[in-house]
Amino acid sequence: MSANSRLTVAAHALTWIGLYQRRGHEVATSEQIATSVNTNPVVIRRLLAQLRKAGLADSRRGAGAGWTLSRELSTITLLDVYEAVEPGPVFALHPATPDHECVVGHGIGPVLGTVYDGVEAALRAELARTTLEDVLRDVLNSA
Amino acid sequence: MSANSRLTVAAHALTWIGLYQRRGHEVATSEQIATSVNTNPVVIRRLLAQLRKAGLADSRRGAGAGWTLSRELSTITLLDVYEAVEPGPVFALHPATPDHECVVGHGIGPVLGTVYDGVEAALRAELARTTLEDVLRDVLNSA
DNA sequence: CTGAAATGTAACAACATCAGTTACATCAAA
DNA sequence: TTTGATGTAACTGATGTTGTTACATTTCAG
Repeated sequence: MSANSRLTVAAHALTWIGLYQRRGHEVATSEQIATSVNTNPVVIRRLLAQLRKAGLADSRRGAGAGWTLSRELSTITLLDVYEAVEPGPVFALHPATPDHECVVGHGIGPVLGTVYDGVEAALRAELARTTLEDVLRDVLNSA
Repeated sequence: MSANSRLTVAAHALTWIGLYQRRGHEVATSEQIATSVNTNPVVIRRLLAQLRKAGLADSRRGAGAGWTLSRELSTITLLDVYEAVEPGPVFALHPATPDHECVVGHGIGPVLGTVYDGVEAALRAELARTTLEDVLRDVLNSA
């Protein structure tokens, strides 16, 4: 499976902002976050823009600009982050429409689709069990 | 997420072979299966080769060649198929090693890894609930 | 022992996605 | 007005997926 790291980087960024604010700072810059994640600031800004659209982060422009959390870490689950940054489903049906004359070709799409819905639901339920507060706590405990 | 259709096509192929054998035929050819799936026979052969490696299918060469199931449809779950054709995990950690000087950069990898393990487990448990016999039954009932 | 029909597999093209990067317009506080 | 950050388009390189062609290999039938 072509796994991507958007959920990882997005969770990392939000957790970093949360800790930074908790330490008394107003805003976090994409450059600071990028240093911690070890990537380019534009990658961070692109992801945070999606998180802002989902109501998880906010940005200020101009001098003294940067990013803040829109919600407490304890109210943001990994499912929220997942939904903000992962558009598509995990499994895809056929690339080309199968042969409708064939019984299997005709019926298997909806059947597998139902199964895939169940898989997505299980995946989401699992992600919903962890908040970013949990993540930060475990991170600090692991130090 | 870059969803692929390998699980779909592989399940389709195995179900097709199962039904074909149940109707009294010895072997199924990659061309017949490809017609039902609406793809190229080589795509089917590549996937079936992986399924053979996993002990789910077998092939005969030469004249009168083709594919057979190694196990009954009722003993093959979608998890078996998933494990045969999907190598990687669903979520990836960081593309580049994060900053180890940073508390978050240092600790978040293992924490998210644990969460991702749970997600994978939930996904697998869900896939394990459905056998190809279930799929075939639902396909035939939907006709 | 030869031909036919299928698998086995390499090689390549087309397309999409992801991560990284550069460049630059835009904005707002000091 | 300067400054330091965001906003965003555009491009690159790497990689993965699907489809396709080509051809060697295998084995049965006759």
